[in-house]
Amino acid sequence: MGKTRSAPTLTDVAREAGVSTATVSRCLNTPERVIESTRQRVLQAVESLGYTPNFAARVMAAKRSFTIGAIIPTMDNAIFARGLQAFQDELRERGYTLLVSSSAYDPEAEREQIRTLVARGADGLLLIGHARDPEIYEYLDRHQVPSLVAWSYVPEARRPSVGFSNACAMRALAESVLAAGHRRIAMISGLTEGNDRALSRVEGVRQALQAAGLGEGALTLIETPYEIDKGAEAFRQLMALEPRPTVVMCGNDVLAAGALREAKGMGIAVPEQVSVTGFDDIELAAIVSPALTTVHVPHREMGRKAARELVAMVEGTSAGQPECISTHVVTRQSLAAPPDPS
Amino acid sequence: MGKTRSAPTLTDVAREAGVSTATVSRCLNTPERVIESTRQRVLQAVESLGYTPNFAARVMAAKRSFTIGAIIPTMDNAIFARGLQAFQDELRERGYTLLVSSSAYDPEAEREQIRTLVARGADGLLLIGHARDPEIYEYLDRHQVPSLVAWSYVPEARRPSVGFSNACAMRALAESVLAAGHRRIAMISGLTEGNDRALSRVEGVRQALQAAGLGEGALTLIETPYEIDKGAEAFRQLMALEPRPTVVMCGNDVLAAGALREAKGMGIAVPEQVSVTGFDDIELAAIVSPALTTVHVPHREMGRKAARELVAMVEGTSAGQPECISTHVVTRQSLAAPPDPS
DNA sequence: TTGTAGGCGTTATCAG
DNA sequence: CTGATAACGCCTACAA
Repeated sequence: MGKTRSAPTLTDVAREAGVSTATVSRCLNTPERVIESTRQRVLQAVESLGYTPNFAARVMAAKRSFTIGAIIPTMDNAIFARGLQAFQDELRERGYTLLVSSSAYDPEAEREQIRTLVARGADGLLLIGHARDPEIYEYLDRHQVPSLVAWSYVPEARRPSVGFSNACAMRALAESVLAAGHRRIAMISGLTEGNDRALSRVEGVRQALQAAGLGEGALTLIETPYEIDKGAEAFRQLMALEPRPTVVMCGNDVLAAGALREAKGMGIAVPEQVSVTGFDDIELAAIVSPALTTVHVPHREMGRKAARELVAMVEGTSAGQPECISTHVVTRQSLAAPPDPS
Repeated sequence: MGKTRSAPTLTDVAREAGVSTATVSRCLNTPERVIESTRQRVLQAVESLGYTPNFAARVMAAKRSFTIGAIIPTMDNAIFARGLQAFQDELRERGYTLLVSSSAYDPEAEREQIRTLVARGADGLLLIGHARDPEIYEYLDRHQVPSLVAWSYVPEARRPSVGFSNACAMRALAESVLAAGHRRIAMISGLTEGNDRALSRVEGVRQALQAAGLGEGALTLIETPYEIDKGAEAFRQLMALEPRPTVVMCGNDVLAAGALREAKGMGIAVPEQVSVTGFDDIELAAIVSPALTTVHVPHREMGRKAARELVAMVEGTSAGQPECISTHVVTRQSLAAPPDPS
C-alpha cells in the first residue's frame, strides 16, 4: 500500500508466475512453444501486473521492430490522408505499426525524419516520390532498411515504386482538355524543384500539347506551393493575361479549389468563361462548385499495395517489385468547351 | 572494398576517433563538457562513418526519448491536421519529435495505440477529448507518462486540458441561429458515444434552445459518423421531415459540406430554403458554396499551447495547467433568416 | 577532461 | 518444454 509501483518488467512477471524470463518472453512471442499450463499462469501474471513489453528493449534484442515509417510531404490537406490510412490498415493486418512524419515539402526536414525513423528501428520506409539526394539512399542501404516509393511510378528508378505515372495521368487529362476545344492553356503547377510528381505532371501536359501539334507558346505555366491561397493567387495572375487562357489546369485539387474560389470572387463563371481542372480526386473535388474535372487516383488501392510490397521487402520475400496503379480522368462540371470568341 | 558494412555504433566512432565511448556520447549529448579539440575529432569520425545513434539503445539507457506521442481520431480529413502541425512545429523547436497514430474513432484501437506509444518510450502523450476508460489513465500513471487532453477544455476533469469549451462554442453558434429567427432546428451530430466533444456540442445547442424558452420539441437530432457522405445522408432524411426544419446545424464542417452537397443535389437552395452551419472552420468551410457559417477554432494556437504545456509537464516544470482557448462564430452565407412561411 | 564499468529490458542460443 | 546467460548500443555515475 502506498508504494509507488513503476512499470513492471519481464522479470517481475517471471517472478510472479514462478518461471524464468525466457519462458515469459516465449509466451508472448511464440506461445505455441510453451505448454498450456505454464502459459496460463504467465498470461495471468501479465494481466494482473498490467505488463507491457518495453519496446526499446525488444527492438534492441530482436533487431526488429515491426514498425514501418512513412514520410509524407504534408498532413495539412487530404492528398495523402486516404492513401496513408489504407497503408496503415494493411500494415496493421500484417502485424506492423505505422509511424508517420511530415516533411513540409522540405528536403532537409525529410532527410532528418528519415534518419530519425531509421534510428528508431523502422524495419522499412515509405517515401513519396523519387527525387532526393543519393546520399539518402546510401544511408538507407548502409542501415539495410528497405524503402519503397509511392505516389509515383518510375520502373527504371533506383528504388522500387508502387504508384502511378503522373505524366501519363496528366497527359490524359490534357487530352480531354484539348478535345473540349481549348487551345490557350494555362497550368498552375506545384513547385517542381525536388518534386518529381509535380514535374511529371507538367511534362504530361507538354506531351499532350506537342502531340496535338501545338507549340510551347500554347502553355502558360505558373509554379506555386500546393496551397489553396496560392492557387487563388496564381489564378488571379492568369486571368490578367491578354489574351486570357480558356482553361486553367491545376497541379492538384487543392490548387484548383483555390482557383475556383478566386474565380467566384472575381465574378468569373466556371466553366462558362474559363475551365478549371484538378488532380487527385480527393473528396474536395466533388464538393466544390462547379465540381472538378480531375484525375482520379485510387489512393486506397495504392496504399494497400504499397503496404503489401513493403512488408514483403522487409520480410525478404520480395526484392521490390514495382507496380503501376492506373488512374483515369473524371469528368465533372468544371471543364467545358471554351467560350465562343465572338 | 566489397565488405558489407553495417550500421556503425558508438564503439566504432570511439575507435575511429581514438577515444572512449563515453567521450563520444558526451560529444553528442553534452558537447560543452568536452574539450574543443577532441570534440572536433569525434564529430569528424561521426561524419565520416555516417553514424546515427541507435534510438532504442539510447532510450533504454537514458529512460528518456524526447518523443511525444499523439493519438488522433482520424487523419482522413483536415479537422486535426492544422492543430497537429502546429503542435509538431512547437515540439520540434523544443527538441522533441512527434509520433502520430490515428484511432479511427475506435476506443479499443486508441487503447492499443496508447500502449504502443508508451512502450515505445514516449515521454508524454497528447490525447483528444476526455472520454475514455479510467483504466487507461491508471496505465499512464503507472508508467508515469504525462498526458494532456486537447480539443476540449474541462478544467475539472481528471487530466489537464488545453482546448476550448465545445458546449459554449456551439451554444454561441446556436444563439446566432436563433437570432436569425430560426425555430425549427435540426442537428446532425457526430457520434456522441465515447466522444465528449460531440456530446458537448449537442449540449450547447440544447442550452441555447432552453435559454430561449424553446422546448425539446424544437430540436431534431441525428447522430452519424463524421463523414461527408453521412452528412449528406442525414441531410436528406431531415429534408423529408414534415414540417421541415429551417436550419441544419452540423457537428462539424465535414458533415456540413455533405449537407450542402446533398442540398445542391436535391435542388434545395441554401440559405434561401434552409440554412446550414458547421463547426471548426477548416479551409473547406470557406470554399464550399455557399460558404459556411461556422465556429472558428484557433487550431494553431491550441496546438502550440498544448505542445508548450505538455513539454513543461514532461520536464517537470508544470503539473498540467488547463488552458482555455477562445473560439468565435464566423458568419458566412450559409446562414440566413428562415424562409417566409407564406 | 576523459576513461571504466554497470545496467537498461528483451531476445536468442544453448544446455538441461 | 524450460532455464541460464550472453548479447544488443548507449548513458552515466564514479574514478582517475
